This record gives sequence, structure tokens and C-alpha cells, in this order.
Amino acid sequence: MTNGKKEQNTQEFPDLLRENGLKVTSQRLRVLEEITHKNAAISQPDLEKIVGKDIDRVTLYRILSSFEEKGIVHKIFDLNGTATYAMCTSNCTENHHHDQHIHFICSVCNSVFCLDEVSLPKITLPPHFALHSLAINAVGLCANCQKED
Amino acid sequence: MTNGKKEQNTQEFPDLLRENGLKVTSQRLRVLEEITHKNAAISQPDLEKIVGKDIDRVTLYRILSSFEEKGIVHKIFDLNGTATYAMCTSNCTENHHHDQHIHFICSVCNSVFCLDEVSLPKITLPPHFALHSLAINAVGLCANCQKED
DNA sequence: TTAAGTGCAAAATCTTTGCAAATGT
DNA sequence: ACATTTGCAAAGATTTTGCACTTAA
Repeated sequence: MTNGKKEQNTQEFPDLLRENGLKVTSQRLRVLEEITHKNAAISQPDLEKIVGKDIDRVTLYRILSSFEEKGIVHKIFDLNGTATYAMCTSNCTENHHHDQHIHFICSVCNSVFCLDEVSLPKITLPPHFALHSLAINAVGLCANCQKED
Repeated sequence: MTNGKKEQNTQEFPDLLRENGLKVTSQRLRVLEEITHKNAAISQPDLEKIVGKDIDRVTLYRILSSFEEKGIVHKIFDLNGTATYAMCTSNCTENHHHDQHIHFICSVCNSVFCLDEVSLPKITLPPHFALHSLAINAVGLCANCQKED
């Protein structure tokens, strides 16, 4: 189980931004750090709490949507419909995401984990439905919350 | 492909409400009609447009959340994170939903379909994850939007 | 130097809360 | 008659927009 991060250390963030035609700013680096910091996807509200002292709320919105647009991060909605963000693993390009992995959402702590190593099932749809991608959310108890039962 | 409705005609709505300890009001009947009317789940904003003249926005919020709480409808988030609602098929009780079917979300018209007849795949999670339920969203083109390509 | 990015103010939405009036049983 | 439900007003939260100032390249 990973956070989907590309085994990339902090050093690589400026390159990541440049590759995507984005200027390297302290705010963007900070957001990248926070997103990769946790073992799970991070919600917009949580991000806001963490960086809110340093980064304007509006700027955060704009940074996150530009990251998503460029394929740097992907956006998952948790059980409450709250947007959460995780790094894209690979192959994600502008307006074309390949976040084809299962997400695990803990029903207790609401954490979102990207399960890159679990393979996607084959789904057969009824006639006249053309499948482009699958978004699978497995809901249950994460390791941490099981302990506390 | 169905809307998840229990083959129930309009006549049965009052019973459905009574069974769930809810009073039969014209507003609630109206919302039930609209939710079962379409072949797909309906979003809160769309519902609001349709019934907005007759039902207060706040009342709509309260009706939808009471329906969800009682297990009359279930809530799915579409690709934009917008709440959409569809009838529960069966076995849904207060605070315990069994909407264990795949949802198909059209990336063009954003419609959400409940695919009751598609069986759920088996997913094997990494150690220390306890699975409770699967929420699978298949994204692609629905029959209508394929025609218009 | 200059195009892109940021912060602040303000607008536009979306969602919740409190309470008096209306309604179903 | 009485508990629920509704509508309205208002508060609170979230998200977007416009614009002047700042910053990276």
C-alpha cells in the first residue's frame, strides 16, 4: 500500500513542476510536500488546516486544480463527498489521468489509501455502455482503526 | 439496467413512507416520484431545478437526508463530487445500506445508472485492511451519448 | 522584463440551524 | 391535540472571480 508517490524525494519536486510547465514557487513545493507526506490521500480541508497559515485558501484551490489538470495529482471523493488528493503514479498527462487503482477508504478515520498493487477486476457491462475507466472504492477498516476496536 | 426502483408504482409510496416512520406529505411523495421517474440517479441540483418551485430548498435537503437515513434512497457522488440519489432496491435499513451494485457514470452527460444485474467482483486487499463494502463506479459513455458521437 | 502566480476582498454557491406556522395522524 | 414537517430568515461553509501586487524565469 502506498500513497501513490513516485518514489520521489523532495529534490525532484522542482523538476516535476517544470516538466509540467508550472513555475516553481514555495507554495507549490509546500503543497507537494504535504501531499506526499502522509501514507494516504489528504483532504482539501486537512491540507487547508496544515498550510493555511502560510498559503491563502484561494491559492490552495488554484494550486490543487492546476496539479490535477496537469496530471500531477488525482482527486478522489471520500465517503462524505470531500475532495482528497494523492500523487499520480505515472502516465498521467494533462486532462488524461490513469489513476487506475483501487482506493481504500476507512469508514472510521475516513483516510483514503491508493492500492496500486491490487489488480483491477474485469467488469462486464450491459450492452450500450462503453467503459472508459473504473473507479473502485473499497470501504472498510484500515490497519490503524482495527487496532482500536 | 435499472434505476434501482423496487418495481413500485406511485401507489406504494405512502406505504413506503409509513413503513419507515415518516409522515406522508405531498413534498415527500413528489420527491419520490422524481427520483423514480428517471432511468438514472438524479442529482440534488437537478432535483432542485425540477421541484424548486414547489418545495423549499431546505426542505429538499431534509427530505433527502431522511430518505437516506431510513434506507429509502442511496447517495452516489458523480464525477464532480455532486450528490446524486437513487432508490434502494432492497434490504436497506436505517443506517445500513446494501447498495452493493456497480454504478455507471457517463462522462458526457454525467448521468448515474445503477447496474443491479452486474455482479460484484472479488477483491483481495492487502493485509490489515478489512473490507466492508465496495463502491464501484464505471465511467464511460452511456447509450444515449454514444449515438451522438 | 514580463508572464505567471499569489493574496486580499468580495461575490456566488452550497449547506446547516432556529423558530414560528402549517400539516398529518 | 400533538408531534412532525415545512418554509422562511439567517448564519455558516465552500468555491469562484476580479484585480493589484509580487515573484520566478
